[in-house]
Order: sequence, then structure tokens, then C-alpha cells
Amino acid sequence: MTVRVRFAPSPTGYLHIGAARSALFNWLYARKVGGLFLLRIEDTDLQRSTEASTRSIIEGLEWLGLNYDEEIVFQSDNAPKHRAAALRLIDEGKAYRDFTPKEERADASIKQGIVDRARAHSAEGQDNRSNPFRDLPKEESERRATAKEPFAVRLKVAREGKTHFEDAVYGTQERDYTEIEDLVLLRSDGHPLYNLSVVLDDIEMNISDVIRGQDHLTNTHKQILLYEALGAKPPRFAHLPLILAPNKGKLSKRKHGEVVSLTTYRDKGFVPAAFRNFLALMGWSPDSEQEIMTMDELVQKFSLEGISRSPAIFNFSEADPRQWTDAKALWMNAEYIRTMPLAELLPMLKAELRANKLWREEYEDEDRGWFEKTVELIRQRFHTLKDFSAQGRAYFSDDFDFDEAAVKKNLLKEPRLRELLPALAEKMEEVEPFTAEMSDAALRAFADEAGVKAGLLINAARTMLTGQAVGPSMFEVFDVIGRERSVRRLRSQEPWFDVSS
RNA sequence: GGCGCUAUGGUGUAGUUGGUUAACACGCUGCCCUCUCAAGGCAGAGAUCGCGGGUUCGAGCCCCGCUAGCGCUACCA
Repeated sequence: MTVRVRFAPSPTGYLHIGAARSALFNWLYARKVGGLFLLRIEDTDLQRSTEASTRSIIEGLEWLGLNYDEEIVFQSDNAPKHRAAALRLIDEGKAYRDFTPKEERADASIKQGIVDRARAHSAEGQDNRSNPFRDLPKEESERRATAKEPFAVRLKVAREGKTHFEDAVYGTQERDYTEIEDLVLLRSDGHPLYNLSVVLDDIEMNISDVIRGQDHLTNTHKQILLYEALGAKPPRFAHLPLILAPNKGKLSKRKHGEVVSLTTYRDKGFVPAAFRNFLALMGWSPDSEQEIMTMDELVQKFSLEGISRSPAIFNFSEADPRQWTDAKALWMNAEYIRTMPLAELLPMLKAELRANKLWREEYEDEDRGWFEKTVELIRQRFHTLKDFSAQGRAYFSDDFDFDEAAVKKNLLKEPRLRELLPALAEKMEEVEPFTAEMSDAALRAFADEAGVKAGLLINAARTMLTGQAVGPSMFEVFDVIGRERSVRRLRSQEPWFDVSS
């Protein structure tokens, strides 16, 4: 039997990085064993599900390069089938109608309500099988149903026994039936609930391996009971350790904001391969010490055995903008940017520059050589794709800003620069050919003449030409910016006016 | 309250059938390189392996207890 796995997010917000990691692991597993990776949108919660969210999930998967093999399944389309299955279970005596009126509960008090009810039940000697309608005679149950009395449908869990399954990550799992309540399959309004829908859809989609977050580990026992009631063979299960916030709490969009949303990484200039690589290392490690892995290597090395059981903390600091997300993710992105094949980087750069009106068609044509050389030069110290249009702006446009700190440090500290720089421009005009070596020699000669350190002029020139205090070797910058623009920028009075005004 | 899962430096992870100074990556510190910042090279700091007992000649690895965090316990998903 071929392996069929699925990623089954509920479209109630943007794609969470934890969910994205689940998708990745499913995808890697499928590709590794030559199976199929399917996508199912669990949109049964009509109130909270949105189309925008579904789009964001699809876009996110596409961005990560996780293509799915069959048509997307929308769970809501199957609701009638789910309802019918639940009703069938009643007929078979495996489920029953619960006529208890629905209890309305405020979202905030849910946890407390659970605890309170549990305490009350144990005080009264009640257990999970104490529902008064559990053993209601069939005739009466049907009579009340026909009389349009609303009812929920609950699974009739046997009084004695235990479920067990072998989790590929957490090992043998057992749970006594007494710990499992007669779970609701169908709400009194006829709406099928999560556990029912998942099981039915997984059966219908022929899912062989369920790989999902550890938050479902205990749900799995209920689902196994459902598989049994439905007469279906349960799939294999593999639960993934959760990804937590720095305070070891749940990583949520509401509490932690955009760091948890996958689209943030796309929007903030991450290279998909880098983020994917980083994500793969959250809760999984290869048996080698190699951490930078291409998609092919990831597929080749991936195995369920390499998944760890302890939760992973996604490390970031809301207070420090430089650590807005995990430092290792940032490092990995920089690593990819400076080492990946130029051919793969260029399309991303094209999009980034185009979005900032810095792109020129010539970069793919007669100026391609210049463009590649420039990118090669500046990518060495950039961390995100955004850096190319921000710190790197001066390479692609004459309209760039001067970094205030850079102006103070490299220009204003030495008043003589206001005369020296235009004089340097004079010298540069005569450099022929205008190469890094030649401008190097010319600048140093000029520094000697003027009786200043070369470093003073070099740093000043960097700020004049790029607006920045830091950047590549200055003479490479001269080369790439070119004589004409370099000279013009050296003569500019803008930095002085800008800061003093 | 009940049940379950987890617990190795700041973070992500290795630690094979228990065996000398607990490994790798990120981050951090210092030095080298140098026109700046990175990268790179070198050198460091940082872990009584959650705590307490046991078994053993010897335990991060085995056993028991405890604690903490998280998850499930919903007519949410």
C-alpha cells in the first residue's frame, strides 16, 4: 500500500509556523518513501473559517515549495456524509442520542468549567459513562427524535478496556476507556464535530500515516475508538513535539503577533529554502552533523526516528528588533543569501527590487554582468532580501538616504572632509582605468598628499557613495558604482545639509 | 480535579547495548585579518545532564519518588 499523508489545517488565521512545520514533515515523509502528500482544509468551523486564511495557507505551502499531489479537499463539503455516518452509528448501537439541552459557555470560562465539572462529577461518583441517555431504550430515543426534540450524538464508549497504539515518535500509548468520555460526534444542530470529521475524511482519503502536532496525542485514542466503531483500520500515527514561545507557553498569533505567521517570513525577505531548512531543524535532526541542507538532502535524510519528543522553543525577543525572530533562522537566511547559487537568488531579487521600483530590465540584458557582480559584492553581508532594497539602495538608485549615524561618524567628525572629498573627486576623475586597484592607489596617494589617513577618506567615501557606515571593501564599491556616479556622489553636499538642517 | 507527554549550557539538538576531560550548530566574549561591517581563521566563557533517592566498580543513559512546564479532559479545531 502506498503511503498517503495529509496536511489538514483549519483556516482560522494565517498559516502558523508550527502548522507549516507539520506540513513540511508530512511532505518530507511522503517524498522520502515515495508516497503522496495531500491537502485538506478543515473548514467545519464556519464562524471562524475564512477564505483569506485558506489562501494564505495555500500561498504559504507554495512559498515553502510543498506541492500537494491531489485536489484540495474541503472538509465542509463532506459534512452531509459525516452526519449520515453518525446516524448510522446510532442504528448500529455504537452511538446514542443525547437529549440533554445544550449548555452555553463563554469562551473564557471553558478551562475552569472543565475543572469544575470534573470535580463535581467525581464528588457525585459520576464517570464518563454516566450519561442518562446512554441506555435509553431505542424506541423512546426514536420517538423523541421523530418529535423533533433536539439531540446530540455521542459515541458509546465501552465500559471496560483500553485503547492502544504505537506512535512513531512517542512510542506505545495506552489509555483506559474510563479516561475517555462519550464524545460528541454531532452537535444538536446536526453539525459534525472535529474528531468525527477527521476520522471519516482520513478513511475516505485513504490516509496511511497521520503526522500532526502533539496536542492531538490524547485525541488519538478517541479517534481510534471511532475507527473501530466504523470498522476501519487506523492509520499509523506520528506526533510532533510542539513549538513553544520563549516563555514555554503556546506560540499564538494573538499573544506573539506576526512572528508566528509564515507569511511574515516571506514579507520580511526570507529565502524560502532557508526558512524551510530552519523549520526542519525544529524538532528533528539528521543523523549527521550537517545542518545546511537542500530540499533533496532533507528528503534523503528525513526519518520519523530523528524526531525528538521534547517541545522546541522558538527563540525571539519582542523587545529587541534585531532579534524579532529566532537568531538561528536569521543566521541561516544570511547563510543562504551569501552562498546560494546566484541563478536562484536573482529571481527573488528581481521581485524585491521591482517592488521598490529599483528594478531595471537592463539587469537581465546588457547590464546583467554589472548586476551580478554587484549582487555578488553586496550579498556577502546581507541578512534578508529586504536589505538589497534598503541598505543596498544606493547601488541601484541615485535617490538614497544617508544613515544619520554614518554621517556623524564618518563625515561630520572631520570638517576638512568637506574640502577633501571634492578634491578626491577631482583625482578620481583622472583614474584610468577605473578599477578597484587603480582607485585604491589613487586614493592612498591623495591621502598622503593631503596628510590624512587613508581610512578617513575611505570611510567618508563609503558614506558618500552608499549612505552607509558599513559595507563592502570601498574600492570594490567604487568599481561597481562607477566613475561618473562615484565622482558625483563625492561632490554632493547633501549629507551636510541633511543632518545640520 | 483526572489522565497523558516532556525535562542535556541562553536557544536548537547529538549522546550508540551504562565506561576516561558530555559533542555539534546558533548566540555570546576575545584575538587575527582589515578601510568599516560582515564573512573567514584562532582561542574562550557557558551544563553539578529538573530535583531526591536507589541499582552498579561505574548512570545523562536503568529503577522509584517528587517538582515544573505543556497537552487533553468543549455540542472548539
